[in-house]
Amino acid sequence: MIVYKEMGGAYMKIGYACLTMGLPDYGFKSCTLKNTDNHSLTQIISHNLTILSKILDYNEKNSITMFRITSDLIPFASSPANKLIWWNLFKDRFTDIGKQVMRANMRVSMHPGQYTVLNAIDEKIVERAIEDLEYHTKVLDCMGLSSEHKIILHIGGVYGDKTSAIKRFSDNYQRLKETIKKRLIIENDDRSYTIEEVLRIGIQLGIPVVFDNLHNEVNASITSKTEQEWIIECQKTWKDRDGIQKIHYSQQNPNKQKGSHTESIHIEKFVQFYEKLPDKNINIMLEVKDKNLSALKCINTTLLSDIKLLEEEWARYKYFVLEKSPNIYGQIRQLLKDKKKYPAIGFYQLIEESFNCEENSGYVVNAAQHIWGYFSKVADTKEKEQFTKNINAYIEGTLSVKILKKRLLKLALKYKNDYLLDSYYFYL
DNA sequence: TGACGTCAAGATCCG
DNA sequence: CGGATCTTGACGTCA
Repeated sequence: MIVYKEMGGAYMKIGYACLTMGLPDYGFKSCTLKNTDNHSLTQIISHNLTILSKILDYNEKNSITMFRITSDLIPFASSPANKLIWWNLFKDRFTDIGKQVMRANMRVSMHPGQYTVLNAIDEKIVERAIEDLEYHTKVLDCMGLSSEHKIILHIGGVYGDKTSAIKRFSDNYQRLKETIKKRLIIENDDRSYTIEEVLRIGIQLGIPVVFDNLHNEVNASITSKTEQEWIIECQKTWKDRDGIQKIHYSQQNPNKQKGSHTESIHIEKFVQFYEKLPDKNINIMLEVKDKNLSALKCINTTLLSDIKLLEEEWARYKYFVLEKSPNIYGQIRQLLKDKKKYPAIGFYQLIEESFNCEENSGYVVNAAQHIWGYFSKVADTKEKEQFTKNINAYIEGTLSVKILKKRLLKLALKYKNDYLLDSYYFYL
C-alpha cells in the first residue's frame, strides 16, 4: 500500500514512458513490414501484452502510478499490413490489463510520435493520422479505461503558413470520432508550436493542454511567462472528465542538441521544479532515458518517505557505485545508517556523483569480484576458468567492462540469483 | 537528399 | 557456430 506524504489532499502522480529498464525479459517485440503475416503478428502481440502486464505489475509494486503505453504494442496497427482483428482476438487480455490499471489506481496514456500529423496538407497523410489515432483510442477503449487515460498529440507541421496550418488542425480535429476527441490532449513542441499557440488552439477547440517544460525552454512563446504561470493557464483547459492536469517534465542533455533528454533526471533540479509547482494536484510524465529509474528517484524524493525504499534502491545501485567509486560507496553506507532519517536527496545526489566518475580498472575488478562471490561456490570448473580469463583480459585491455558485465549477467540468469538480477550494475 | 528520433530487427563481423 | 556490433527500417517535415 502506498503511503504518501501529506500534500494537502492533492493527488500527485509521477510516471515514465513506454519501456522499463534494469530488469531482464521486459522487452517488447516488433517486426518489419515484410514479416507482417498473421501468425507472427499474433505471436508478437501476445508477447507484448504479457510484457505490458509485467511492467504494470512492476509499476504497482514500486508505487509508480503513471505510465505511457508504447505505440508499438500492436505492430503496424494502423497499417493495411496488419489484417488481424486484434481487439477481438485479445479482448480478454485487454480487459484484464485494464482491470490491472484500475486496481492499481494507475493512470496510463499513449503518445503517437512525430510522424502522426493531423494537420498535413496531403489528405492521405491526414487519413493515416486519423487511423493512427483510432488505433490508440481502441487500445485504451478495449481496456475499459475512462477518458482520464489520455492520448497526447502534437499540432503538427507549419508548411510555411502557421495560420492555415492551425486552421487545418482545427478542421481535421472536428472530423474525429467522439471516442477519440474525449481522450485527445495536445502539447507544445520543440520547434513549431509554442505553449501560447497550443493554448489558443486548446481553448478554442476545448482540448486539454499539456505543458512541456523543455519544449518551452527550447521553443519559447513570444509572451513571456514563468513555467508556473503557463502551468496555471494549462490547468484551466482540463475539465472534470479529463482528470487531473498532466504535464511533461524533462531536462536538457548538455552534450546533445537542443531538446534532447538527459540520461537521468537531475534530482536537485527536479526538486526545485517540484517545489515551485503552483498546485500539487498534478500528474508529471518524465521524459528521460533511464525511464523507471528516474521515476523511482523522483517519487522516492518527493512523494514517499520510508527508509526501506532507499535501502531497496541501495541494493540495486550498490555494485554500480562500488565499481565507480568505493569512496562514494562508503559515504552512502554512512548516510543510510540512521534508520530514523530519510536522506533521499543526498542519497540520489551521491548516486549521480558516481555516474560522473571515470572508469577505474581496479574498481571495476573489485566490483566484478564482489559479483563473482555469489557464484564462486556454485560455478563449475569451466566457469571459474572463464571468469579468471575474463578478468585478466579486462586488465590487459582486450575485454571491455560492458562485456565483462554481460558475462556476469549470464551467470546471474543461470543461477537465478534474484538479488543480483535486480541490480542496476548490469544495466547502467 | 539527408537529418531528425526511436527502438528492435536484420545483417555482418569476429573468435 | 554463437555472440557482439553495426546498419536498417518505418514514419513526415524541414533545411
